[in-house]
Amino acid sequence: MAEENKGLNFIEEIVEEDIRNNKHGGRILTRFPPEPNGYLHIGHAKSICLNFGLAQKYGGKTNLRFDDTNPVTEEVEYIDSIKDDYFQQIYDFAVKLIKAGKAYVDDLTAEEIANLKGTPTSPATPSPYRDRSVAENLSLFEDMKAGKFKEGEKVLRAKVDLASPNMHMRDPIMYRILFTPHHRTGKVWCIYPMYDFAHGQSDSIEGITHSICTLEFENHRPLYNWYIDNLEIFPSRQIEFARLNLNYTVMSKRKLLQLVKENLISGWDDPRMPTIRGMRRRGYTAQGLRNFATTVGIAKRNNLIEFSLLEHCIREDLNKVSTRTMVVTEPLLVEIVNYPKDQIEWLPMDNNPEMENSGRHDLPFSSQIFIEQEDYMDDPPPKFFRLTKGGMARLRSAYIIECIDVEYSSEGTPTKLLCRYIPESKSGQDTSGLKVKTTIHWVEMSQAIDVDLNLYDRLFTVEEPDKQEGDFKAYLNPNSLSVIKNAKAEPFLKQAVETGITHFQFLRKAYYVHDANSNLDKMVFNRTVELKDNWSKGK
RNA sequence: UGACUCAUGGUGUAAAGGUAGCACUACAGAUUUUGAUUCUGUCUGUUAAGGUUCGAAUCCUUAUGAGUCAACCA
Repeated sequence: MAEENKGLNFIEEIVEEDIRNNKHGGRILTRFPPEPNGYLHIGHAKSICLNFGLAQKYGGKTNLRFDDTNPVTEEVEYIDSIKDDYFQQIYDFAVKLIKAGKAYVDDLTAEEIANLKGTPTSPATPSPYRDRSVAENLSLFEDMKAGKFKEGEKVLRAKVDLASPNMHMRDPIMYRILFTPHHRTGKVWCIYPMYDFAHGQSDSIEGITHSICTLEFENHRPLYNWYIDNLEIFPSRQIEFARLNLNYTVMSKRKLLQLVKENLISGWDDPRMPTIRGMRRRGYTAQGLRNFATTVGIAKRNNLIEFSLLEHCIREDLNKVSTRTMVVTEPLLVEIVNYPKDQIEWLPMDNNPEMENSGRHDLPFSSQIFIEQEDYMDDPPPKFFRLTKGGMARLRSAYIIECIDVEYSSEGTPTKLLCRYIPESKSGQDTSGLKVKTTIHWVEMSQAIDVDLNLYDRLFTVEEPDKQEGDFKAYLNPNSLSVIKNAKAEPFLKQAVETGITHFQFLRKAYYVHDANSNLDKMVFNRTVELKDNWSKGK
């Protein structure tokens, strides 16, 4: 059984050791507690993958503590239960602590409590109410619950250690009075437990074996354990790991909210947002996001992940699954002078060479086609493989063409290429013997459909917008979105969308996703991520 | 200036006292009807100083740097 612990992250090591020691009978139960407010972002996605991944790997389960969607994992089968409320049980825990003389009702105001709390280097001063009798505390706490006091008038505090260098241990507040109705339980309760007296207790009630949270809760762990020890309840274990940070974006909900509220982006699902909704609308696949979550790893040190890693993981999946189509984003008209006018020929093209049995579709070809402006140059730099005056290139899935003349606008930019095609160079049955350096994409003119393209770039111009001087919003990238109207697409694109295909590779350009908010008469596509481009990089 | 935590190439993450590896990035090359994919190669690393040891990224000490904590937020 001496299997080496090769390449395990520190949480997996803990889990495997627990299993070896038969802790909790080898049972593994994690949990993911999405907050009911705000939206999930890629950091949550990492946490979801961690918790669900651990459960899956070690034959355990994961509790989704609040009812919410689970957009990344999509597989709901691992969800064991949706939490009902634990208010009564947590209340009973509080009573138990009071009876043990380990909790008391305090009449001090929030401000007074803060003033008596001391500093990290000097101990707290006891509240004058700290030594109330058990009977009095019990009665007052009942009155709190019964709604006999106003908000802020009384709180229940744990009697822990006023001299602790850990501020969380200086008699933390367990319950406060709030008359705001709860979204699920309504007005049944007017006292609510604080995070520290709710989260750990819920873990314990559910029998969570490994309660995984982010680093900022490290200082809470002694209190987490104190409550469990003194309540003598199921010993869930809190484990902290470093949250995900991505460069060129912000992750704090407060800042994301600002972007939404100030209309600096179109909403929580804006494809530039690091939210799960935004990323899905951007075209990031669930599998790609999972690739990313496992690739970034789990550790305790603060990190700043490069955006290029995310892009790599997304491309890795998209390369396998996306349907190839041809779309010309900035059209340049090409007339094939030796091809019969008014003739249309349908040529086959693979839907996805990376996927077996993905089939083919036909695309029209005629004497008038569009190519990409950037695929032609009058005076090409060295190593330019594409079309030049007098040069040749292959049209993907079609013929080799030779550029014999060019028409220009008054400003001197090319408006039309006059080309000759080589009839015996037809794709798949080429007997011409010609060798061309590259293959370019194109779209036939009469059958082309107009589509709009949203081109996205990084949201911020600096790696760590939070750490800049002044307002982080000053570092928003003004070019994070550019729109291309009326790009020319082959007709198959529309048929594909109509049959439910959403993820495409526009050949030689980028991966795009059909924007579900657009209608079929004028389709909109969002650029997910560009293809790697070693040519323009070298320029 | 108290407590807790962390420190390995440009980035992220492994190596549980015994060859510092993997991925991304960058660069070079091969293949290619996508300048994509795929494949091959190259560059770059244990924060510092002491100590223990035959041997230290790993253990100890100190220093340095970074993060978190003094809401009736989570």
